[in-house]
Amino acid sequence: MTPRWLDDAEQAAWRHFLDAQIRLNDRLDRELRAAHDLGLDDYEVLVHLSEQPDLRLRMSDLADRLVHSRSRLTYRVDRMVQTGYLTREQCPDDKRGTFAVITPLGLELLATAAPTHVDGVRRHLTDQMSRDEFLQLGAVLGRVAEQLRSEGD
Amino acid sequence: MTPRWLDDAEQAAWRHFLDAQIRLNDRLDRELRAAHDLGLDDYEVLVHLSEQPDLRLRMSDLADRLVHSRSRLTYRVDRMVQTGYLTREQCPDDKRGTFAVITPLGLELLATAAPTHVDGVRRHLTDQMSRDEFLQLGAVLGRVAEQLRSEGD
DNA sequence: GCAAGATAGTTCAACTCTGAACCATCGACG
DNA sequence: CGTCGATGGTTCAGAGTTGAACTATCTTGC
Repeated sequence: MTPRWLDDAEQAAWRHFLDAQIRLNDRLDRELRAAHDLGLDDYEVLVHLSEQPDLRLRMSDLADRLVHSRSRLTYRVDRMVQTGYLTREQCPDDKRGTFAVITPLGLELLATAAPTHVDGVRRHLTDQMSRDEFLQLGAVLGRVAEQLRSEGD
Repeated sequence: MTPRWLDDAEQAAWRHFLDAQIRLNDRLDRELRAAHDLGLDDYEVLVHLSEQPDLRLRMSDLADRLVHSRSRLTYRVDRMVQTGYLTREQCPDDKRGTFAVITPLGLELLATAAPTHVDGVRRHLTDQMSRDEFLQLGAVLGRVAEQLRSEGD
């Protein structure tokens, strides 16, 4: 491999990216936990399911969207079923398949927690930049995510 | 809390940010592990220590930089001492204190692994945008990180 | 100097994640 | 149709993380 090094400015940018990412996740997770006893990972599960018209997603599909391993999702859904935020339902078309389904209680929790979460995103992220800067950042990182998604491992 | 919602464009940008972040970490971690049997977390430890003139950092200081809990860092350093990449040294000024110190073997591993890592950052991140876009992104996220760093919990 | 509280780091038990092994079902091909 | 590789999901054992409790040392203020 011929190394294509990062120059100083690029290296600083990369460090900032890493640092902002980890600190932002950490902060949003703590704030959400403090306010609603809900971790960011569980929050993301609720978001994805709530956006489906039928409030459900196949386990594998959900795992892929969250970029979680299958077994990680199995355990996470187990816990969220225990707490009543989700249920599992058998897939009628494919007897191997399972749906994770968000319950009314899950939807209620999401509705309660969302303002806290959004407010955190505002205060910690978007308030630090102009709207254009934020949309620009989203556009650029959308390309990055898309490329990573398209190249399967 | 008066919710200041994200409009559709902002919401998409936020989703892209989350998605790029998690997928990029996942990919870089896997590539580094595959090539050098080294996780991204351990890599970051090596980077931080190697940048110090005396190749060492106090445990708490290192934990703060990595945004890891103290106990998480204790265990991580334990493992890296086992594998020979780090040693612990007593702090002479403060008998409570411990330094984590990178060994020659650790430096060697870092030197071997760095090209893989940098190449991954290039391919997956910076090749998807112009240099200016990347530096702009770094500048903006630098502000975000700085603000998060300055507000203690 | 010395008590009281703060700080550094480790340890503990509980919880979470990992990747491989596993079982069931599906789909394609002969 | 029946076999065989692929896919969906769970389970298992081992590794990693968490936050609270703990020990030792430091610092402050009297």
